[in-house]
Amino acid sequence: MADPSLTLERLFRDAIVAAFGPEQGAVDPLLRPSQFADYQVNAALGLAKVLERPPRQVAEQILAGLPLGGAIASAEIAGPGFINVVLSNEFLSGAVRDVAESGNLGLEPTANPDVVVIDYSSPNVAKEMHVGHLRSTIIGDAIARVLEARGHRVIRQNHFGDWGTPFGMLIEHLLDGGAEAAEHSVSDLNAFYRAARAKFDSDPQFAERSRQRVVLLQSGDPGTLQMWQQLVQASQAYFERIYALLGVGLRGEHNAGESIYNPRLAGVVAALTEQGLAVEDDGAMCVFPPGFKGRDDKPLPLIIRKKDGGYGYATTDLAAVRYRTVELGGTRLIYVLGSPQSQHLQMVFSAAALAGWLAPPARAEHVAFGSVLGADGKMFKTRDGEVVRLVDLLDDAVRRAKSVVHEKNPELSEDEQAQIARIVGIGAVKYADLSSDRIKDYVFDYDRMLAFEGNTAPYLQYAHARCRSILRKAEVELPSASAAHIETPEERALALALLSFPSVVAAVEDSLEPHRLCGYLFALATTFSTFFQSCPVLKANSPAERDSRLVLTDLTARTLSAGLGLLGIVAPDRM
RNA sequence: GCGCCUGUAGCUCAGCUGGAUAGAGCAUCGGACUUCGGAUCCGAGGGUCGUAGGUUCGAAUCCUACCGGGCGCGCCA
Repeated sequence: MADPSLTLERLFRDAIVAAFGPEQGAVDPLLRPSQFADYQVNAALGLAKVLERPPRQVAEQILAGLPLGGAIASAEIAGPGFINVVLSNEFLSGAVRDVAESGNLGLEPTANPDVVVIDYSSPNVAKEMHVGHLRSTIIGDAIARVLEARGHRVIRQNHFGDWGTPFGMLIEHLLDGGAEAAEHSVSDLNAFYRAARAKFDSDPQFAERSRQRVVLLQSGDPGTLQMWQQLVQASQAYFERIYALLGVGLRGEHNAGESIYNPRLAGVVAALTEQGLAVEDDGAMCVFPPGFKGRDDKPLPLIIRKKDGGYGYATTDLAAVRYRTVELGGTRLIYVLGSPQSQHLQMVFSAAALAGWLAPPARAEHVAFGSVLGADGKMFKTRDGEVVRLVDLLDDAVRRAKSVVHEKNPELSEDEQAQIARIVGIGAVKYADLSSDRIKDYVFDYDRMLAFEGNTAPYLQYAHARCRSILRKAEVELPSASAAHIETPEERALALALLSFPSVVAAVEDSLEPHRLCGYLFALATTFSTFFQSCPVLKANSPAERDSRLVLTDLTARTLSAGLGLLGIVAPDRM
């Protein structure tokens, strides 16, 4: 029980019961960080209304049942009925020692593990990855890491767009160009796709061949399947190179493209029809989940079988829900998709629930995110109005990071500079994406994300490297955790920050909002900087004080490194 | 037309699910032991929280209406 807030919550819950009886046992003490103390408890104000008594009097009664002298150094009533709580140095010191020797930074596995099935990244085969995929990939990866750290079983699903009508034209184009086109498809996917599209639009004969090819593909024609496979494999190899560059934990084993649901689609329609959930409408089979209306107040359909007998994405998405709960045993389905798909997903969830494929405790969540904007505040594009290739964007970030690293630290070897540039450049891109509330759009700006000031990855990486540097310079074995003694205000602030790491990770686990972790890490880094400024470590007044501060420095480094790690960002030892 | 998201300092963003005087970073201005990594730290100025009502001890946060921006809304994914 390293996190002081857990101890305090328990103590205050007990005190509330002691004061007002077990019927108030469920009352939340409303423990919050405070600018006036270490924490403040706000429960008295709410209780006052229920009990019809003056708030300050209620607060006094709570305090009467509170044991002093242990964790709590002081607890005082302030203002209308707030209780300001200050922890004792002994308690803080003990908590820091516990965490420092625990090896897991206070992160305990959850008592209620889920089988999490998380759908993210999901690029389209035979199409270039672009900024649109950046957010899903980065956010999904961070969330997967956080949930794993909390002890959930996490199943990653890369829901590739590897099926459907475009593959008719892509295969025909591949056939027209032969092997040369296959090579081409890997080196410049955008051009390959555009060329196929152009032919499809301008050449009716080609368009007809393409439609025939789709039929062949869906009916399982071996020759067609082989060509399709060729396209898929080339793309997957390409994506994996990007994932490696990004440091994202997606591998072949996580591939779960739309095609895997092909054999399951007919069953989905059959099941929904049998249950009476699907009805025919204008020649198509539709499910009308309640509560969704379109223009003219007409109910909105999920079209699960088109007029021509084909299946669209709604059917695939329903098959995926069914697969993830029934076959994979998922209890928490997570979809990391842009916010425009919100309504569609809600309809899918609703229909799946009606069909019994999404029943408690299983539930589904849409982790929605906004767009990446350019400096002009519009959708991020190149000067020619083209979508930005993800590789170009990442290469650019690494290149810029390299010139910064070269300028700031020229004595590092060329190899080291290159390696650090990659860590810093990629980290900057990821952190910029993760550090603001994901539902909002954000402006992509190399200069700001690579700045060493402010809430950026380089600043955090620098703070970590500085800690490591001190530990190197100490030229002694790291003192044992028992050396930790918290005394000064700066040490107290740092200790409080370090100890709240687990509760922040838990908050992200719950909200699926990585920016909370970013905000925490930034606050931790600035708190450390303040500590570092006024509390000499290597030049401390006594060996005991030095050892204590070395423990704090080491714990800060480990927390920064682990926190960044949960975001998928590497913290180098020097930079 | 209906629905979802969004509006906080000059700029970029937080605000822990209703708590005290709304906070950071850039930028601006002023400082710091002749640097345990100054790639740092301390301080100052800067706000009708889009607008108007409402709910209550208390609202940036919840409710309603309006204004401005973005995105969806039947056989594409």
